[in-house]
Amino acid sequence: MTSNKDITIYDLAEELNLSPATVSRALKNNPIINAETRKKILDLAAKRGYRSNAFASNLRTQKTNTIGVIVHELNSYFMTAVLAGIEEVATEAGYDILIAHSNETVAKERTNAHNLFNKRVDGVIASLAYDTDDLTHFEPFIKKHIPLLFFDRIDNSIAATQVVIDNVEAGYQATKHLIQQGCKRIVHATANLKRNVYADRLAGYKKALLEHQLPYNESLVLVNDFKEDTGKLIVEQILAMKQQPDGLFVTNDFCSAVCIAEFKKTGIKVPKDIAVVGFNNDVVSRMVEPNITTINYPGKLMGRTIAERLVLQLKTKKNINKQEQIIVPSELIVRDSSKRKK
Amino acid sequence: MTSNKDITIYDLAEELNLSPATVSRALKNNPIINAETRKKILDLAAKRGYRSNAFASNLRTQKTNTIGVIVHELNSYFMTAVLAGIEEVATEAGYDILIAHSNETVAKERTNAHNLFNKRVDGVIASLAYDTDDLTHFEPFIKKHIPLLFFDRIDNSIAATQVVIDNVEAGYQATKHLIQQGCKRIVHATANLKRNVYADRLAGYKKALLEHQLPYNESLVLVNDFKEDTGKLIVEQILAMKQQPDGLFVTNDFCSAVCIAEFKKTGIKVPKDIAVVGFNNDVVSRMVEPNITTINYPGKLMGRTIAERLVLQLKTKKNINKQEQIIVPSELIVRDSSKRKK
DNA sequence: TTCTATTTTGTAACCGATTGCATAAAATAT
DNA sequence: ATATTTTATGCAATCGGTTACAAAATAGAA
Repeated sequence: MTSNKDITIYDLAEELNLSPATVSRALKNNPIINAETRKKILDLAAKRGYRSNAFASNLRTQKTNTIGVIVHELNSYFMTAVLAGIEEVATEAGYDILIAHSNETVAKERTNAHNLFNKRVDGVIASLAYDTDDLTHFEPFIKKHIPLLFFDRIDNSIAATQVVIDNVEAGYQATKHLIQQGCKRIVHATANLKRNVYADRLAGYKKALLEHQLPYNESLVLVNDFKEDTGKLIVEQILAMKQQPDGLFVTNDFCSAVCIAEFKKTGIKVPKDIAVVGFNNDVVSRMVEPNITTINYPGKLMGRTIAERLVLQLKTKKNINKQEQIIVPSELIVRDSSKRKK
Repeated sequence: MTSNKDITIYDLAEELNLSPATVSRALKNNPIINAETRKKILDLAAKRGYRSNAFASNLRTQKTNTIGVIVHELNSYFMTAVLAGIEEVATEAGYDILIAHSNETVAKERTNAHNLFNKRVDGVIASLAYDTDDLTHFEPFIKKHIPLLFFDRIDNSIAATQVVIDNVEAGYQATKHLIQQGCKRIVHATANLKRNVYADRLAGYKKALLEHQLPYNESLVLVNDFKEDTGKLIVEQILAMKQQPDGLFVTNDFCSAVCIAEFKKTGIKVPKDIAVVGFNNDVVSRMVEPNITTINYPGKLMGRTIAERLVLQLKTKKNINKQEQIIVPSELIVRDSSKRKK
């Protein structure tokens, strides 16, 4: 026989012979309310199972205390870590988070952006989808001065706080490592060069080649999207080359794992015949044989960093939607897939 | 110089010399409004960039058109597929979804449940965390007749619609397959037997043994949680056995992949020395060598099925929180990790 | 033409929390 | 005892959309 109706501040006010205003203030720990009165109110609220009606509150205050997060995928340890980081900071600051995933398509990213806008989130954190080329769907946030921040997959055409790793440096380190292992002919398997992450890693690849007097050969740069069997395709592309490469830098661990499996099938030895470096330090990189050399980057830290930034903007109303870039550290993790020297 | 203020129905009403009521009705395509009037209103709304204020609407209607989803993890293809399925159905029915992940802990699951309750979602879909033992945090939904449905990880102590696979059958098929491949001594590596999925698979394992006159040996059932290096632990446990097994049924693909890698390291051949079957048909099962025999189950279908159920309950107000079980199909996928016969 | 039925629009209360301003009560100062 | 602060509480408007009910406008019937 539990009543199906929610308790409101009016119910509490009536029962205690107080005004709703006093109850409201007490519930928000407004110091103007007498300590005894507040206690009575809080006690009764607990006893009656009162819960604040967020709609009424949001309607009145024009705030939702909610942060929207648009990610391009969900099923990776990296992204899970980022979300965990965002959540920690957001929760502590009193914000809820609302997760939307674009599944790597602009179309869904657009829908997500509109949804979050309509849900009137107080701020947005996003990582762009694979094929996002125009960012007009983010403009409504800018227009209304709603903080919009990007991480990892960013785009400079929109002024915003960005949290990234130094992808040029990461690409450089990966390539340099292969060169140091004696590789002379390194294939770079990557994806949509419109995305900063891939473009920058390519730049790093080029830089390392140049620095070590190796020629840059465009035919060694393979651009594909990272679908489930892109690895197979890459190995096919490699096998079709007149001159076989001795190094492979793939900007994705999953894909590099598939490549390694394919190499094995065709009798090519990793790292002896070809040394392989992946990207992301995904669990899979520690799961296949040989373990994959990769670039690690700190998802949780990225999440925490960007959320802290956002919370700061929300509190201070300063630096909202201003171009600003924060770089978090990344590092090369050397494992067996690339070790050719002692 | 865009105005920073939102357009409301009052603004539209004033501009068209109509009442807010008429505007409201027109925007909801209420047929009682004259077609011409409606068109005028919709056109102006579009022109002025009107967007409905969900808080006002929710406050008045006491509905949020939002479905809460609590999952125990995010980073698997299975879960991503489930979410995609839920999203498809929910979107079509006009509901938004709100994703919360418990990260396998009751503590977060509780927080999530409270959050969703406070956000006043219209319905909840959940899959239990690893260590959830009491379900009191779900009671508020039941009390308020808010539809609560479970998938995959369920618990019968709470009356609800459940969407599952037949885990007994799946465990049975996996084990039977190993037996048919000639295995006589099969280790079953699984997790918390309080969770239906693990308990049922164990039941299926037992059933298959019994049916083939193989003894059930409790020491062959290894219960661990599935952390990143549980696979190593399992292999250690196996190596420590006085009599080595010739079959291994792990209820998790990730873990079975690690096991296979470990076996390789110690010189044990898969499937020759030990045949391995995993569970879930995760991408990783197709990525390691040998490919892993596994149980496939249709995440998207599960997601669609449970969301359809929920939407039906919301529309009809019938069968809310009544015990009801729906079984979606699952199947054994045979790959190299278990093939020992021709 | 008058009356009834139908269609269309308007009025106003309501959902529940918040908050500027007013007021009352208590404490302190004169 | 009276005036002035200080402290505590209440009043009432507000946020924006929804909807029961009333009213007006139009169409159709007698």
